[in-house]
Amino acid sequence: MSSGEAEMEMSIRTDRMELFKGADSFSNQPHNHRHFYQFTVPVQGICHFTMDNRPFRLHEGDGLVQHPGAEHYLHLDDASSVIIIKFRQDALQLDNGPNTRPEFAERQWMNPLDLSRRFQHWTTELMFTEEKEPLAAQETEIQVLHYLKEALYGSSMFDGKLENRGNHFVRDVHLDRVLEYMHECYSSAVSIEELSAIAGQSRYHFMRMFHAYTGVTPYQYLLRLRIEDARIQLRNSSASIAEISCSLGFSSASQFHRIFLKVVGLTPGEFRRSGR
DNA sequence: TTGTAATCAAAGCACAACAC
DNA sequence: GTGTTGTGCTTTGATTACAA
Repeated sequence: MSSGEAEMEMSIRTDRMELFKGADSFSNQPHNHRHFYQFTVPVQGICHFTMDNRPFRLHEGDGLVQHPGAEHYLHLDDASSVIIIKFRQDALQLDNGPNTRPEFAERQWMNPLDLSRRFQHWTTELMFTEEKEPLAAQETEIQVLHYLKEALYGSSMFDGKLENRGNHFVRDVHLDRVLEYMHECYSSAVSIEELSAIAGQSRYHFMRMFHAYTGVTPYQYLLRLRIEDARIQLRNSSASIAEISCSLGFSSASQFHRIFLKVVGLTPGEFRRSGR
């Protein structure tokens, strides 16, 4: 782990990436990175970002990609925070070949609540495993890069399908409220009626709007939240698969087994034994 | 924007295989 | 024998295409 700039809340560095979190009135001076891409996402408040003399007013979840060599600097409003992930130029080019420039949009929308939680998990994992368990730290690094790759290349559950008008991504406060509720309650039974009531829309309209907003259906979104939690529990706890499936709100261990196999490609038991 | 109806995936239950 | 993990089959409800 490295210390980073003084104002940063958090700064962790591995071989292929760096994780930062800045908060409140954090600001920095114009600079660039020769060999690193940078992905900047405000997770609270407003981030005023300048890249190659172009000003951006980034709201929560409005991610912006900086290519190597792009001069940039930022400052945050009060009570704002930003997550910055830097990754080596070659880290994500798994499918493009070694000398191919990655093709992804400069603007990417990320779910700020989800990213905050993942960031907390990643940094915790890296802080407590990097020295004692290098393989576990490497696994966390792979998780971050996999998450970035899915998000930037458009196959993630949060793949930036938000309506885009001009240079600004349109937020929907009702659907954001639903997403927040789902992140809080994904381990209990959540019905479409309940979610559509929170959004203040009919169930049919809600399902369409939700799919347009996130790229997946409400139920798929919920299942993926559960599976992500399951991955963590399978890795980090000694609870039985039946206990984990029950704690995540699955109706039975058999149902959990089936869903996990479909999403991850391994059974829960195989996943745990593989040590992934 | 909403509702209907068909389709398909997940839930629920029972049970088999396996390890201890 | 008991607990855990995985599979088969039917039912339920979520999703989607289409129409108004």
